[in-house]
Formats: sequence, structure tokens, C-alpha cells
Amino acid sequence: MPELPEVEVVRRGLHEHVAGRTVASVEVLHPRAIRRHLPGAADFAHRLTGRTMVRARRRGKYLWVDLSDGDALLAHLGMSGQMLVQPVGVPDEKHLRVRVRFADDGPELRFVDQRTFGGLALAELVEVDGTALPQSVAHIARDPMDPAFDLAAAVAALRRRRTEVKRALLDQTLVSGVGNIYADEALWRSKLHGLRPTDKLTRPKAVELLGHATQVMHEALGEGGTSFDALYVNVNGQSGYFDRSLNVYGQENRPCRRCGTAVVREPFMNRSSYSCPRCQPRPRGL
DNA sequence: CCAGCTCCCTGGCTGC
DNA sequence: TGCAGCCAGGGAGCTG
Repeated sequence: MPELPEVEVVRRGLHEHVAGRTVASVEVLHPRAIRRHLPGAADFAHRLTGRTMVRARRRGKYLWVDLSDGDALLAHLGMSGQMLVQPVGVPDEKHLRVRVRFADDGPELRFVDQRTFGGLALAELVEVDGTALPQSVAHIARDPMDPAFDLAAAVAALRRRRTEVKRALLDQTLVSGVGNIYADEALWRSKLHGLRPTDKLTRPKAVELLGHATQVMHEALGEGGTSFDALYVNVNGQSGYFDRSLNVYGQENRPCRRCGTAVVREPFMNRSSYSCPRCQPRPRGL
């Protein structure tokens, strides 16, 4: 369940541990992990070998490392993906999918992913709105931590949508980086039910909501991210602590920290939404 | 073009 | 104890 803060923790770790290092060999242990790299595993390994990693970047939940001579190593962690930096010789993780060794014989980069929703690919960079992005990230909106994030434009895009506000928050083409955890937390802070229609939100309320989403993700980043089980970890295998600060997500039947009413869990798009029924009343008729 | 649905996956947990 | 079924859920791709 890595969302923006967790991916940012990983990006920083990657930047610290792989920038400036040259790839010596690549081993793809599970083809599904590189399914987005259409030319296949052999091409992926061949083209990555010999390249130098320059700088780790991120947009929303997508992560990539710029490579020397152009192109980028693109990663999406999906639900359970991990980028680990491990000394050579450490026993393979059970769900190790891709291993990258470096010419300096230092710690290797490992992509580990239990549920295989994540993956790696080699991508060409294209310029979108003045920013170089992997082709497959071109449709992803800027996230609230992007220096060029345009709040007014994001608010307008959100209110233009004819859908429910939580669906809109999760739509990565409107604002990126927000997943189920931070959507629920931002809605709670804004005292909004996720089923509220987007086009009926006032402009100030939409500004408040995106402000809360930004705020909660900043706070989570300050705690090293959120973790429930050991699935989300930074490159050193450590978990963050933000789960202690969650107000509603995963808090079914616990008292709302604002009013004491029991937090409820409701089905939403084949998953769950958590909210306070008193602070965040359902819209009339739904 | 846009909203919304399905499907892809594994393993921990629950309940019978 | 065994096992079926549930649950976590991002996003590509498809449908209406």
C-alpha cells in the first residue's frame, strides 16, 4: 500500500544508495515483474547493463532513476513492491523478482514483490509541460509535493468531474500520489463523506480537501511513511511509524478522535472506506 | 471523451 | 487441523 510518502521515502533511499553507480548485471527472476517492459526480460537486462544511475525521481506513486545516455529505469511498487539495497550474498528474499548488481561490487538493488502488482521497465523520457517523464507516466498529474503543482488547476479539475469525491481523489490524472489511506484521512480532516458529489463541492471546500491531503502526506513523510505489516519498507528494510497517527483508516469501531463516535468501514469499489459517521455524514439519499 | 467496472496476484487471517 | 473464502488494492484496459 505504498502511496506518495512511502514512495518518496524509497526515492530518497535509492538516490542515496545508487546514484553514480554503474550496472554490471541484471537478473530477472520473475517475468511478471517486467511485464510493462514489452521487449522482454533479455532486452531489459541487456539494455540496463553498463548504464550509470544518475538521479532518482518521482511523480505521484511512480518512481524512476534517470540513466546515463538518456532513458530511465521506471518502477511502480503496486501494493507490495519493495526496492531493497542489500549486500551481495545476503540470502534471496522469498519474493525476489529482479536483482541488479553494480560494477563496484557494492550492495545490490533488489526488487521484491509478494503480490506482483508492481514492476520495473526501461522507459524513454518525453517532455510533458516542461518536465521530462517516462512515456508511461505522461498521463499522471503533478502531485501536491511537486514544486510546480498548480492548486487552482487541480481544484478546477476536481470540481469539473461528475463523480464522488473519493473517486476523484484517487484519480491519478487529477492529482497524483493519493491512495486509499490518505484519501480517507484527508476526507476525515475535511469532514467530508467520500460519496459527496464532486461538482457540488464549493471551491473553498475543495481547496481545503486538497490542502488536507497534502498536509497528511507531509506528516506521514515526516514519520517515514505508513506501514501495517512488513510489506512497505524503505531501501534498508525499515518501516515508518505513521500508522500510529491514522485517524480513520483501519480504525473500524475505534472512537473518532474528534467526537468519539465509532469509526465505520463501508464497502467501496471492492475495497473499504473508513469514516466517522457523525463528522462525515453520508450525503442525503445515499 | 468520460465514468466506472473487471481483472491481475499472493498470503495472512477468519470461520466452519 | 484443514480448507474454503475473504481481504488488502493500483492501475491498465475495456465498455457503455
